Amino acid sequence: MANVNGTTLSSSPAPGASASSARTTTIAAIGQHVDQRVMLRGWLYNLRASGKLLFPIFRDGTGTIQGIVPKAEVPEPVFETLKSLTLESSLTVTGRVRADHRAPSGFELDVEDLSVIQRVPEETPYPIQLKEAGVDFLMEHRHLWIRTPRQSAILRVRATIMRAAAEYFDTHGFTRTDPPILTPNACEGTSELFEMDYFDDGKAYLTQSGQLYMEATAMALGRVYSFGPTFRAEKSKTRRHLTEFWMIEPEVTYMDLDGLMHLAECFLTHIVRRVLELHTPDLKTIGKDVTKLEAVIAGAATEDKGECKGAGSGFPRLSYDQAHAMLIDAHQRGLLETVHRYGDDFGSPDETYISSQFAKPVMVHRYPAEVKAFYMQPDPLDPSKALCVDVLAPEGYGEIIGGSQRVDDYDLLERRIRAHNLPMAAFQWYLDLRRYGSVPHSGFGMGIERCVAWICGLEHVRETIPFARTLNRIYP
RNA sequence: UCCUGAGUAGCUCAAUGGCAGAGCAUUCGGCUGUUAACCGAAGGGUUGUAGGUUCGAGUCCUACCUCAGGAGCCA
Repeated sequence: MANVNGTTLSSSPAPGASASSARTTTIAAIGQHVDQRVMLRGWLYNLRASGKLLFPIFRDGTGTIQGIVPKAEVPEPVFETLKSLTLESSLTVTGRVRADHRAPSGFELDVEDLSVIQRVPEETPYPIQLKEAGVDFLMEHRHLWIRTPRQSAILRVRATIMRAAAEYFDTHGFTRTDPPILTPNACEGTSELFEMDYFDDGKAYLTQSGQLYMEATAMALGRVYSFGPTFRAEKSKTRRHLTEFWMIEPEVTYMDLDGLMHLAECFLTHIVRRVLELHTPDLKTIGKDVTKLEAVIAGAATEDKGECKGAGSGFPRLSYDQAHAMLIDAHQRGLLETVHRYGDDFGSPDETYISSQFAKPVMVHRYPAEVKAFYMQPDPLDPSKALCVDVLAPEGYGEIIGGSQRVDDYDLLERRIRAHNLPMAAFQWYLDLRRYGSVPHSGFGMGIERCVAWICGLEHVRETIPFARTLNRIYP
């Protein structure tokens, strides 16, 4: 056995039972090896002792399993080494897999041999305890916190959400086109941007959305999406905000607002379905009630091909006016403290109330144009409204998707840019898209972290990304 | 930026203005089925910082620092 600086402890393995004959596997796949000898490569997660019987718990990145080490049945060095081994020391362990009803996972490992790869020194014990800890302490030790079963499960679900999101577009005729991270100006002219020097050309900014560039690639390729990090220097300190977050943004030519809402519905349905298919055990570890996710996709047709027909789950759709009426009613019944003023955007408590009325994500469309971005197409039936949609996640997780049909008329877009006091020169390329073969088109952006927080049922988006960047933290 | 709250042992938290404490973690000892095991013992403190009130301040007052939750803004 090749070790870095450890030693193989078994002194005289029985013929045919040496460590080398054990098959290397993972804890996640341990159920396929019942009554077989296996080798696991991982870390010591916890250790309980009861006299001459040790109960180490091993983890290997795919799960945890308890080992059983009776003093009388293993070589002396194996027992003594493990008895005093420090938590999170790395090791390989060989043993026999046994199904056991007393084990939470259903399986235990009868340890036969052990090799320590690196022993955590007693002077610097592993700082993350199994007991409760505070947010600041955990975030200061985020590089270690992610080793815990719950955090690992969240990161696995995040990976599946990201894969499912890209997979949906990849299988529906979309081409992934990556917009630049460094941009010369604000896309929307509103959010606070991270600024940096850019050689002799002055300032550059970290992107807050790739949308305008996606409109350009959509005109080239028809259906496109981008998937990458975005940055906002807003001084927001809430459970829904990060300064660096990941966004997936589709943009589609010849698509109107209704088509966009249908796309968003099919897209979210696909993501939730995938997570339920692959991560029910992880969701249990995280503590999420899966029946709430099953309710989201209830009634949806099975996997659609290409055009997404009939694959929607029937997400409720509310116009801004309908949502406003709902909020007024809620205020009169004493369910909301503040009264919503017609024409204003919805606040967080408003969004929470609206989403709490439904088991599925809610699509609120046609907001007053005044509170929305300059590039949104006015509703021809009521030009004071914008052809836009916000998708509000259930259980108060807030807006996870924001999208709209875009202005496709050159003159109107130019007036909008001027009215918003945006630098006309910087938008010449964007105006070109309306000068050379403009067509109706729509797109949306979904924040991955809010989606993960919703699907996993987390208190805060900081747990949805390996290393969260927030207003007060950029370490580790 | 504003509002609210919290800073005490490595961690989580107690302590009426009157001796600085517990659980966990660490170290030592005990226990052959433990499930964040349990039992016994030991070590571990400039109570966020700087002032002030008081015979006496972890506790009251002022300023600052750090963190958390919320608002606004947003995904």
